[in-house]
Amino acid sequence: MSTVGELVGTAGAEPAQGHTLLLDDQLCFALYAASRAVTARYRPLLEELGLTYPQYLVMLVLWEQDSISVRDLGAALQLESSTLSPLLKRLEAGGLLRRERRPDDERSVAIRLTEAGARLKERARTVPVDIGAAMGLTPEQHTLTQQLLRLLTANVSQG
Amino acid sequence: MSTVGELVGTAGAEPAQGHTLLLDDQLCFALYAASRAVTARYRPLLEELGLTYPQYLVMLVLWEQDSISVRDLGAALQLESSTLSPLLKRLEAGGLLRRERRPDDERSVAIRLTEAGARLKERARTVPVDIGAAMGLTPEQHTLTQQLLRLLTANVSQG
DNA sequence: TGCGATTAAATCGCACACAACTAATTCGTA
DNA sequence: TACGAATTAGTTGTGTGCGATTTAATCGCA
Repeated sequence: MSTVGELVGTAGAEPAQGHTLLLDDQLCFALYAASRAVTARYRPLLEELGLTYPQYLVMLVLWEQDSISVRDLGAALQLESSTLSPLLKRLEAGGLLRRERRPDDERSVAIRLTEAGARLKERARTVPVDIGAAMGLTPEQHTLTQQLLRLLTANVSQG
Repeated sequence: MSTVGELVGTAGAEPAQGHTLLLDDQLCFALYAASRAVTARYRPLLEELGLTYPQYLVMLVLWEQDSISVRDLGAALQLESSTLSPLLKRLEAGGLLRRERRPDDERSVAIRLTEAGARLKERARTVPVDIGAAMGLTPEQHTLTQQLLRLLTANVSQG
């Protein structure tokens, strides 16, 4: 099974949206299992960088936009400050970033990469490539999955 | 955006599989965000049943097949005993199930629903329907997403 | 200008998740 | 049949996630 066409073609073979209580009918379970499987696949790669998976996501945001508030980081990753605060503390302890209160608004905390944090980006470059290969999806399947997941997230987030 | 055709049609508008370090390029993040968003959507529904999301998944398995070993439960849900053991202890404390060593193999523990656990199934019937509605996918999109996620999980689980 | 409402992080409590390890039991085979 | 290997749960330690609350700072409006 390798093309979208083949996937669509087999769709009729199973009852769509069973609304039953069977585990294998639940899209939620497919999602939950896939998410943990992908995270597990990342684990050994990220271990070499000294990062967990959520920490890696934080670093992705910082490599893209340095000096960001905890608030905006939370908005980007859809995580609460109760999750981010201790996570950022660990990254700071690991020497990858610094947290400083903003002078113009002392409520806000700016997250800035250290030199080590910025340097780590180079070592991380191969990670998306390796994971992409492990996922084994065609470019078409990859894009389609991403779009379906975004649609699902948008609908579920408040519809 | 509502049909698979429309999704496929727009696929060419974005670079497929960027292999970059941009957060929004990462399929893994779409997956991670979608999984948490769906779980969050379940939360209020399951709270009425006194269940967390992973507890709900365990109950789904038990409603389908009562008297199952921790091992087989872990195989069905892809969870380690280190996750299941305390979770099952909480469900037992809540009176939904019992754990008993199997007489024929004392290493194994059989999980059995109590009367209350079995009764809860009726109150849970509407959950998949409500979630299905909140997901807002067409039957075709629903099935396609499930198939893509299964393919992804299979590939990533050891390729 | 003052003061209640709002906002931003952090803290606390609880429940996963998983690696590494332990304890008990059973298996397999020499 | 004895004994080392394998299997099954459970325990421990670390790191998320999130709701509820707390603390500090800023805002907004009378």
